[in-house]
Amino acid sequence: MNLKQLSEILDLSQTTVSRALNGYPEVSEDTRLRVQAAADKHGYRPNSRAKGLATGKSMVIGHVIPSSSQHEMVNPIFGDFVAGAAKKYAECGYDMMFTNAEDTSIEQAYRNLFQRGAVDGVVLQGPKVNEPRIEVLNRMAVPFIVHGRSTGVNVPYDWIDVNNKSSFMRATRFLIDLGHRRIALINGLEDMDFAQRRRDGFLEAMRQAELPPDPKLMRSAEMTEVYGHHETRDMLQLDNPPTAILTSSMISAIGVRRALEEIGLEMGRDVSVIAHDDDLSYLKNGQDVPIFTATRSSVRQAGELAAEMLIDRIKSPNDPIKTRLLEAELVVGRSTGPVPNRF
Amino acid sequence: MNLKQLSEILDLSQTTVSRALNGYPEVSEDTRLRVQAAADKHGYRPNSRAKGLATGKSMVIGHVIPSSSQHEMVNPIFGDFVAGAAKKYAECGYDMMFTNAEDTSIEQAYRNLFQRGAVDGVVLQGPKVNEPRIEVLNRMAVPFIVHGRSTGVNVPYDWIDVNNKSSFMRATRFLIDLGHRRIALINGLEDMDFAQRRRDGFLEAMRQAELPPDPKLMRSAEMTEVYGHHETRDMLQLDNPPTAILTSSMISAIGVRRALEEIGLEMGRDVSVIAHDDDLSYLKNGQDVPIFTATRSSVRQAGELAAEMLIDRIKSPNDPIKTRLLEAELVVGRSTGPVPNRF
DNA sequence: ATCGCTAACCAAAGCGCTTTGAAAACGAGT
DNA sequence: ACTCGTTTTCAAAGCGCTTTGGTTAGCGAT
Repeated sequence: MNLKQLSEILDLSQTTVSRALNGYPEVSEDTRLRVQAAADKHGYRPNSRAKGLATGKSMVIGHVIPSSSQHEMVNPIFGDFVAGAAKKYAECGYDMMFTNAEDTSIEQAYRNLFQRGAVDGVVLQGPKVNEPRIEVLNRMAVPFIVHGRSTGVNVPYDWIDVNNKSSFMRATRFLIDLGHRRIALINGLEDMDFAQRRRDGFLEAMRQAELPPDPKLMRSAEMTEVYGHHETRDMLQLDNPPTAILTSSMISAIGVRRALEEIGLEMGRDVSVIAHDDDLSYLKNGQDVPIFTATRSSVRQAGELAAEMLIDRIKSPNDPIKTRLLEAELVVGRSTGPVPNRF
Repeated sequence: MNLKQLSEILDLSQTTVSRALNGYPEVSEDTRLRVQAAADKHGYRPNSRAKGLATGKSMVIGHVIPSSSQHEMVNPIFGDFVAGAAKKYAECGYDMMFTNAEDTSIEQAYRNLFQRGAVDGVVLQGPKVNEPRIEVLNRMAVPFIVHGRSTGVNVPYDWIDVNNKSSFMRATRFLIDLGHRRIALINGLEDMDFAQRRRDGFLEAMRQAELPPDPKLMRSAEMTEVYGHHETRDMLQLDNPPTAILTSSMISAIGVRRALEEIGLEMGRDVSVIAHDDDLSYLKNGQDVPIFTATRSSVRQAGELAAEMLIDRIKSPNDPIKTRLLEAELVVGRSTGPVPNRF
């Protein structure tokens, strides 16, 4: 069922039917109702490609997922972020398109997406330090939003981010206040911007407390459970092991916990642990009292807000740049406590 | 840059340029090269909406994510499945579209997707028992593939699934062979087809060993970490607690482990645990020796295969129905052992 | 009766591509 | 020189929608 057929059934012109359906004023209320009823009855839905061709808008927003052949990691926060964004998209009549691109050709992928007219805007996820994609999108003058920021990129761009630095500063200070001096940081890959900011926050708090950071206690890799486990075991074998561990994700915190228990140490008593908690739907941090003391910020909500900001940008391309910095909350759970006496 | 402009630059007709670019034979090799070069030089990419309109194909495959307002869970396997599928889509020139729909209106969402001409096929994820969506798609006579199967649905359809029943049978038998008699099943929501099959496998193995299943030891809910923890604590407080636990996901297995350790029980010695492992990229089950004994089947691979099968279906709508049953492997890790003597 | 104005509707162009059916261009065969 | 079969190119129609620039009908004011 297409417009032509529908208009023939109604004995009206395509123009009138189209206008009736899209709520233009120059249609009598009678005919509008009649058209609406017929459209419902026949289950008419305008072909989105034709509509897109005619209007120049695709009503689609693109996400590029960089799935390189080397490290096959899918970011676990992906699902929740997308779910948040998708909700907002649906409300505003947008669809969501994913493209897979090799790590090396992500810029190509964005360019492709726009030049083909496949999307009206894109979300840039997981920006690195000096993220080249931002400048590319900026030059292309297309609507986009960055989930995160990129140190070293000086062009203006819309972004939404968690205040990684301040939350890791607070977490570190919290540990210092509990008497900890040997504090370890199990961080994400440090070419990722968020990881660098977290490290900065950690280092800043240490500096303020006049504690020299120990390079041996600072680790950085992709945040899997196994990684958290491995680094923890490794650090606890040092002559001077950490009494507290700060970790960049709940997933690796679980590995940290496993390592502690294997060695026979109790989390919260022998070793304190603070994790960053993205508030993933399938990985809630305990029920009443959180298992982990954590810096918490819902990535799902971030997705929703990002979507909203992007849609605003698409609607008003010339509005001033918008940015949004979310503060993570520090929730205190059972994984932290004062430094044990023997130290 | 569009076809018209490009053809004017080349002083050729749109027809010829289009044909040159799409590899039709009736174009001389000279002009083909000339056209190709110009297209590259000007970064010409055919507008996909126009192309879609003209060809009647959208080169897009749709996924509907049911994000109901009630239970906000995003399936954690979502990311890996999608990554697998996306890879295959990209290879074959397809894009991937997501639509968010309320639990109540998923059928509407599929119908909408096709009638708008937005997609050439869809993937149906997470089928329930008696899944109504399958019959809907069947009636619509559109290409689709089901990740999983649906007991009670008798129309033919393409599917790819893990042999849930046999893998849970094997796992249960493995525990029985180790001497376990009190075996608990921490399952997913049992209106989900996969969960029902897993329970069937479990019950079948129990029946074959002439062990009466204890309803108190069979739990069912959404597979979060907290859920695994909660049910384990609960069951271990029974007069006659289980000596082994079978769980439907690694995430809840982590909760099981946490509960055991809180109580002071050692996994593999005091209580055996087997988990189903979807082989998620961020949740690898240990490095050399797996942490959990597990029934393992890569959901990412399933995504890739599903995509392939769907694309085949789109290309040959009249081929006979294709189905694919993947066998999970039973990998033995450190979480299982003989039943303790005291029993 | 004429004019002007508004309300309601319409024919046709155009979005950027593919594809059909036809027309040049070019050798080879007579 | 003329025809015939290929090869190569093209003009124009069509995909399903929106939108421009009308036209027509109806009504009160002149």
